[in-house]
Amino acid sequence: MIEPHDGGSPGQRPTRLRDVAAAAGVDASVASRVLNGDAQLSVRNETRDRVLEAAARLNYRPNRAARALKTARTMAVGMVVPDLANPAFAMIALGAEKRASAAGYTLMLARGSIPASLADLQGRVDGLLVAAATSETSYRRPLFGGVPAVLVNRKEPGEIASVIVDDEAGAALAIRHLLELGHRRIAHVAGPQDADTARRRLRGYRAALRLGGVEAAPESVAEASYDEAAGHLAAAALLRLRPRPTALFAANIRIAIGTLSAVRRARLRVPEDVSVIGFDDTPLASYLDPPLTTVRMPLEELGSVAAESLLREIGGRRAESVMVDIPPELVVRGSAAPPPLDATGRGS
Amino acid sequence: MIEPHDGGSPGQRPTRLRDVAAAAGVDASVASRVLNGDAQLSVRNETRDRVLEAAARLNYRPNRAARALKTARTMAVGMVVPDLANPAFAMIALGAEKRASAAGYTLMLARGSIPASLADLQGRVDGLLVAAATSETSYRRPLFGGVPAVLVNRKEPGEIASVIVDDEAGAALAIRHLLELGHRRIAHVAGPQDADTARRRLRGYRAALRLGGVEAAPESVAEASYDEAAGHLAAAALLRLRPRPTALFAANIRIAIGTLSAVRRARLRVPEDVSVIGFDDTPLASYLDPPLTTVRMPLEELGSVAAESLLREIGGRRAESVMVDIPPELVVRGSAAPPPLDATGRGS
DNA sequence: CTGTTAGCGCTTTCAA
DNA sequence: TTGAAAGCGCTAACAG
Repeated sequence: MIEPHDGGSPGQRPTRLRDVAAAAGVDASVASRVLNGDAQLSVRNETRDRVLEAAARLNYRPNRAARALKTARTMAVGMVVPDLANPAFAMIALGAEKRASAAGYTLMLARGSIPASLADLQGRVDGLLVAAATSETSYRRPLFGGVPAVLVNRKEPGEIASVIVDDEAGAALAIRHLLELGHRRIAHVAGPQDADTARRRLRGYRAALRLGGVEAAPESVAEASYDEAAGHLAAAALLRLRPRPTALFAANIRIAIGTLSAVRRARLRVPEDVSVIGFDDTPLASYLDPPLTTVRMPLEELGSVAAESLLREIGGRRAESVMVDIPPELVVRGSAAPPPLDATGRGS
Repeated sequence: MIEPHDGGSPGQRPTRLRDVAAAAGVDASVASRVLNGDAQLSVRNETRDRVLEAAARLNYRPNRAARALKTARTMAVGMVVPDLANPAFAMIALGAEKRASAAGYTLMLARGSIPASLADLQGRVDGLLVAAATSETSYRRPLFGGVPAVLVNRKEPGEIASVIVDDEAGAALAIRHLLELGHRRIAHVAGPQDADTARRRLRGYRAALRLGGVEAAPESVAEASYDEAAGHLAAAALLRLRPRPTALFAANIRIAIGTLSAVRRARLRVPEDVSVIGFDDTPLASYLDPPLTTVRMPLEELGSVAAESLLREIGGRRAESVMVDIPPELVVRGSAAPPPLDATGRGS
């Protein structure tokens, strides 16, 4: 008895291709071609069946490392995100995953900065979906060590293709709604300006205001990192402005949550005293208080288009930067209403 | 011209070990040992430096597939989660990532069910952190095809080691707080009972009530899947009970959010009319309205202990099931208060 | 229709 | 102190 009785599994060497071949009475190369469904191969049905049967019976799983070494492809793509806690990434990942798996690729997520994740994922994946921010000013190919990459939801100077959604239009949607509601003093709890999404949303905010004939005072924009705490702080500052803004446009969902809480903390009501519109629609949004009026971006589509582009790059055809052509949508819920009649801006 | 002019990078073959060796004027085996810091090897400093310099200059990156094939280890671990949108997983993953990377492993996340992810990750990782639910009734080793695995935040019959936190104690903490506040009609918006965490939280709820001398009516427990929508529905049903519960204990953060919204929808105030306590503390919780009183579980620690166990398993030493010994903490914020004085339970 | 052969890039044992 | 050789498990070109 060489195998200890308690644990068969650990000592059990996995079945190799040659074991299957031997069991089927054929050469390994034949087994390989049968198992991979090689169309070129003509093989007797009877032989094919023997191979298939042996593989099933022995529970054969091809050794991925060997295959990767031979074919120089891993059939996996990686996605690197800065922050797993942002639900928007979950939706992007979902879209990417569907598209990738339709093409036979596995999607794996890693959290972290670009250089760190690159070092980690290098050689484990055939390409990278990059949603992570970076302090780099230029995304040059060498950054990724020759690994095909596409930027998701961020556009940066450099040679890397990027896939984005129309953040400017999304922001404009929010502002236009506020304008139509009668607001004139609309402030923006902006995202971190080193993030390209934040810049584009800010731009959309400004452009829409201008188009509405409203002047955007510089002090009506406060910058925050993309989280609740920073959003809360920035919104609180905005609410101290006099005349006080009657509406706040938050640059993402986490900032929107912080913003709602800042309004309440200032003993103001949403939407009676101050309207709030968020950005990104996630399952959460309709369960906030009040249910958040927000801009729904086509995030799942974003993920899937990005995966598609990456697959192109992996296939050797250079992908172009695109903007997903599904237009953003305004989801009207309860957090935006006409400004108070007495909106003199003097505050309470 | 064989290389097309436009794309230098794609055509560039990566540097192999033998290139480095050649550049340094040594054999590949020597280069390998130098680069891997082989302690056995005695090598002239001058030679070592030549190798190191060549590797740096040529920007050498070892081929992971080749190495994995040779060593039969990938130096990566996978974590499979059912739902990227649950912020609790983000915290668990963070802890796991830190521990894994301290041991030189890369952590990769995959979303999905167990069989699907297993097929995808098989051969790409040396072990699996399994946070995904399943319909399987028994987690036997064969389920994972011999891949070392540890269950994270779920304990199941079977042979797979699991790491959990003390959900029962956490739930009891919440109930005890409510009891001390004077509540007697405490309902539970429970999680899906096919999830072991949900069962343990329910058990903690029941035990703490009993200990407080309060009888838990069967109808005061409503089951929901772990999301806002289901939590909302289940809580709404609970609020229709007569006498109406004065407090609601939600089985996770997403359910808590749905619960808050159900209370408001019923035109009741939190905490004046109904107290709500959640489970899991995430950045969100303090920015809800009202700020959520909740139970903080040591999730990051959970991730790190789980990673540690997995590393053990990978090392061939069987890991035991453990419960993280950091006790849960009650984070008192604004969503729980004494029951209304007129709590006759007749409703409004 | 099936088998032979070579080799992907690396690590590691053994010999010099 | 260094090199030679073998082989991990697979695929693919070629031969029969």
